[in-house]
Amino acid sequence: MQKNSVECLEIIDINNFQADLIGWFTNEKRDLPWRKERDPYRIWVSEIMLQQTRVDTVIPYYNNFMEQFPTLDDFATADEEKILKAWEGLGYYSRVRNLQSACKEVQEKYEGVVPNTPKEISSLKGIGPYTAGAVLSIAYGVPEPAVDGNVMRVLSRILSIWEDIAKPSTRKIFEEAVRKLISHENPSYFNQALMELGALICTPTSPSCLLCPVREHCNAFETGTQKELPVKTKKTKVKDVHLTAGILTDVKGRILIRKRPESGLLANLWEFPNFEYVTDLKNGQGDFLNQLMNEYEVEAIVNESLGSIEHVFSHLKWYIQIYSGKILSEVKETPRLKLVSLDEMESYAFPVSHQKMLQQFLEFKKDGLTL
DNA sequence: AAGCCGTGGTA
DNA sequence: TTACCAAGGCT
Repeated sequence: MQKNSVECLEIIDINNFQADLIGWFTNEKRDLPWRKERDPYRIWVSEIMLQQTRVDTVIPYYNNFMEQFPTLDDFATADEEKILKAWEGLGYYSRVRNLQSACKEVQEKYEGVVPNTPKEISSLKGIGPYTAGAVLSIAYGVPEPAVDGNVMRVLSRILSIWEDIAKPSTRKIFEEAVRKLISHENPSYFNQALMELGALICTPTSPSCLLCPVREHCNAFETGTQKELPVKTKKTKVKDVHLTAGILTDVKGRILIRKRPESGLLANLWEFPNFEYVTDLKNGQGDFLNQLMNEYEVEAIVNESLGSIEHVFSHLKWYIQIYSGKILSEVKETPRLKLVSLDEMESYAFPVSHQKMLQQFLEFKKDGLTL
């Protein structure tokens, strides 16, 4: 089909393109909380939250986060339990731990001022090529590209770029293009406008080309190829993982919870004890009780399963068989193994899958069933 | 390069 | 229901 890269830029008039794009954004941009801000820390937080996450989802989290941690210093010095709780339900939890680690580094190395050079800001944990460009351009007015999924979709259409955007190396092609296109008078609006256009007009499945402020500059609109772009290969299917899990109470009615490992999936979040099983589910009960004894030296009895839940992640799917039961032995509590009341549980961050489990347990209890 | 890392919305 | 999508980064 078409060639990509530099010669594509000759098909559009850069100055008029910038003016049409930025003019549209100035009039039509959404009123979002982080667009009232110039504090680099606040812009930074919004960009981390927005990674792979919808605007509507982020808004309430952002507002709550800024109430709890108004300044970089407030956030950098907060307990990890607190920051995970503030992130509970947002997903990709390493984002918030990396963000705090990076904020601490800003305190120590940069006297609390977010650095404004590509080299320095890119060295901070959790700041990759996109976020570096976004913070630099939006907070500091530095003309750096901020190439996300929106920008690749929009520019693949405008410039007729047929490279597979699922390939990591493809991003560089778009960064080169943005370096040539970006407004040096207003890099902040230019970058945000490309993303806003992708979110509101130049959408994945059915772009509103007739409403597009830059359709005169768009090669895909001219040739009718907007539905074929961008080219994106699809990913493989997720892996199935089967788990048994127990909501176990002691004689005082406290519930046993444990903290997940420091790295990997849902790192450092709290959960109900659960174990992977490979055999068929015929003896899920016994399987669960054996592993509970082996790993935690806790003896318990459990009922017939009170049900199951399924939970899909980006790369795997959990099938959790849920049991409720009573703890018969003494529990040695540790920093990663606790007995807590329902009220106390409110201050711990749980994965959504385990929140769903608790819901089901409470329904089950409400129906008057024992154990 | 490709797999790991969450969740909720939508066609 | 399945599959894909949404302001990515790390290893």
